[in-house]
Order: sequence, then C-alpha cells, then structure tokens
Amino acid sequence: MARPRAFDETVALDAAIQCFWSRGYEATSVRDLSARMGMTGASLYNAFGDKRALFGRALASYVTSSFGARARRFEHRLPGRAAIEAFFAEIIAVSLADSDRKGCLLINSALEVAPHDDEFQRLIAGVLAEIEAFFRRCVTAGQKDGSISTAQPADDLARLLLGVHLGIRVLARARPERDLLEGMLRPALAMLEPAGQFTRDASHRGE
Amino acid sequence: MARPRAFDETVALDAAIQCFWSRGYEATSVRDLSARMGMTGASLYNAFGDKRALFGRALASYVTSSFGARARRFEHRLPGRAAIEAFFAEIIAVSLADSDRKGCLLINSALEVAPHDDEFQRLIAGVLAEIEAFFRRCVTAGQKDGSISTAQPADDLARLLLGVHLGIRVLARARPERDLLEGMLRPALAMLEPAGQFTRDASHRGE
DNA sequence: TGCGTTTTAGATCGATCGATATAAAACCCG
DNA sequence: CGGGTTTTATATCGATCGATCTAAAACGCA
Repeated sequence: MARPRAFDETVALDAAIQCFWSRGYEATSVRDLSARMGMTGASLYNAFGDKRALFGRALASYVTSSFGARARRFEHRLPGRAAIEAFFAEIIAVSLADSDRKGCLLINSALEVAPHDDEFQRLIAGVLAEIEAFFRRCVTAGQKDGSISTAQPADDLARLLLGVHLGIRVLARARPERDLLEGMLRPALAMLEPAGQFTRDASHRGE
Repeated sequence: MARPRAFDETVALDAAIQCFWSRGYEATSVRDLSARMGMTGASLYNAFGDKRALFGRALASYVTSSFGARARRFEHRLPGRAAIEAFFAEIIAVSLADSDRKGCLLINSALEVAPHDDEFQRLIAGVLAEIEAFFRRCVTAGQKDGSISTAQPADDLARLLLGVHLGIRVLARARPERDLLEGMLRPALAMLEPAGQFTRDASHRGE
C-alpha cells in the first residue's frame, strides 16, 4: 500500500553530499538540494526531515565512504608504516586532483558547522578521534614490527599525523601545490624512521 | 565642509572582524554588521562599499593585528628556535582560551571564502606563504646558531610547522583539549632538536 | 547666516531563504 | 475496482537576504 518513492535514497544522498561538499552548509539552499537530488522540496522534507537532518545523513554517509573506506582499505592489509604512507599518498593525490578545491567535507564541517552546533561538534570530534585512533594503531603496529621509531610515544606521533593530515587538507584548498603538500608530509614521515638520526638522503627533493 | 562621520573607522572595522570571525562570511548579515558596528546599513555601504569589500578590509586588518603582530613580536627578538616555540605556545594558549571556538579568521576564510573567490584565494594564499616564510626564516636562523637540526631542509621543516599550525587551529575548533594540541606539537618540536636521535625525556607527558 | 557637501536615518526594493499547506497522483490490498 | 496510505507537484507562507532610495541632519566655508 502507498505510492512508492520515485528516487533512490542512496543516489539522492550522494547528490546532497555533492551540494554540501562544494558549497558548504549555509551556502547550500534547499532549492539547490532539491534540484541536484532530483526531487521536489516537499519530497525532500518528507524523506529527510529538514535541511539540518539531511546534512547529518550526508555527512555520516560521506565519512563512511571516504575516511572509513580508506582506513578499511589500508589497515590490516599493510604493515603500520606502509598503511600511513599509503593513506597520505592518497590524501595528497585526492587534494591535487580536486580541481574545484572542495577539500574534505568532514574538515570543512569541523570549521563551519561544529563551532555553532553542539550535536555536530560532538559527532565531528568523534570522527576526528577515530582518525587519530587509526593513526595510533598504525604507529603502534609499526613500532612493534620495527618499521617506526619508538623515540616518540605512539600517542604523540598519531597526533602529529592527524595535524599534518588537517594541515594538508586545509592548505590544499588555498594553495594546491604538490611541492608544498609533500614538503609538509616529508619531515613527518622522516620522524617515523626508526634508525638513529633521520636516515634520509636529502638528494631527491625539489628545489 | 560636509557632515563629519559619527564613527571611528578602526573601531567599526574591529566590530566587523568580530562578526565575520564568530559567524563566518556567509552567515554574517549586513544587519548583524551594522548593529555591531553601531551604524546604519546606508552608512556602512557608503563607507566601505559592499559586504565583500568590508570583509576584505576586516580580513586584512585581522591579519596585520594577529599574525603580523605575533611575528613582529617574536622574530629578531628571540633566536629562531625560541621564536618558533613562543609562537606555538601562544597559538595553543589562544586556542584554548577561545571559549566560543572562533578559531582563526584567516584559516576559517581559507576554507569558507578562498575556494569560491579567486581574489581572496590569492590574498589568503599569500598570507599563508608569509607564515611559511616566517617559519623558514626562524628555522634557518636556528640551524645557523645550532639550535635546530640540519638533518631536514629548512623548507620542509617550515612546511611541517605550517601544517602543524593549521592542524592545531582546525582541531581546536572541534576538540579544544590541551593534551591533544600539545601532543600534536611535541613531535614537531622534537624534530627540530639538533642532537642525534631525538634527545627527549618522555617523562613529562600527560597520562 | 545660507550654500554645498557628506553622512545620517528610515523605509523599502526584488530576490531568496527554510519550511509548509493543499491536493492530485500512484501504488497495495481487499 | 474502489478504500487507504504515502509520495508527489505546485503554490505560497513569513522572514530575511544584500542593496538602494529619499530626505533630513550636521558640518565648513563664504
């Protein structure tokens, strides 16, 4: 009984992600959303509640399919050190390929939404803590298999990696330059090096 | 000749900074601005042009009085290594004292405004380059006086510090926790350490 | 003390905002 | 092949958006 929905919820949610991702929460209007999602405003409100609730669904879906998928793809499939390097290689590649400078929806939201909305603040803080925990598990694994230095506690190295991650994501939106992003990452990776004093040939850096 | 202005332009600009800083560019209305600046909308448009132009003035003023003042205060007054440490100590202190999580207007704007406005993108990219250059000068000075390791090129260390700076500013808006921010900075400072393998007592870290 | 000029104040412009009311359309079930 | 139910489509709600218009007010200068 009842009329069936004329839209695929997953497809519609992906369209909503694109809207919020490229324009931000405030700058995205319900009309933008309904146009891109291929449904009228009434259907949108009926299916997702209000704009804020839809944003919540979109953000959760984004986190699962971006960070979640990335973490699942690398962790346990690669030793800790290699998982970290693969993670960052992908972040830099994605950031440089992001021609319209959308950045990362999670991190954009950490600045635009979190400070004015306690519920989203908690949600976003939780995801950032998950990213930190991902790095920590990788570092701990690497320290155990000898591929990562133990001179710094895993907690701090994980936080440094989180910071560099955020830094890359932010800087890429204003200065999407490969040298810059890689130069930011390079010392952080060098810090993971287990051998005494950074065993790094400084020969292959761009000017 | 002509009626004199009833407002102090500097005071009005500071009020505009407060608006854009706490609510962001889009979410700040011209009515918010005119109320906080103590002048009518007509006076605002007469004196500053439109909302976007006012934002430009506010951002420029903010950069001068925050990063500019901080750099001037520490550089040349402290040896390179100490300038870096003082800079970050202040960034963390400011971030933790920021009870309404406004963060840094420049970095907020790098995410909200820069990607959608080429002119501001160039302006903001330029300021971020200035911050990077500040770190580079400090690192170079520290490498020269022996207080900073030369195992990593100054360019890369400067970029790492820029990344950690951005990371602290972003993370503080969602998770303003001292342990977290200091834990993010600690390995970066350890990396500056000149002596062989990180000469660091791991005794004084939080739980 | 008028004149010219600029800034004030207040009203208001059309456009758009998020959200909703109304009712026609599309389905399952009996 | 009509009920019952949900989703559609359209129109529109009051509020607010950035921006502007019209005058009155406040000055320096003649």
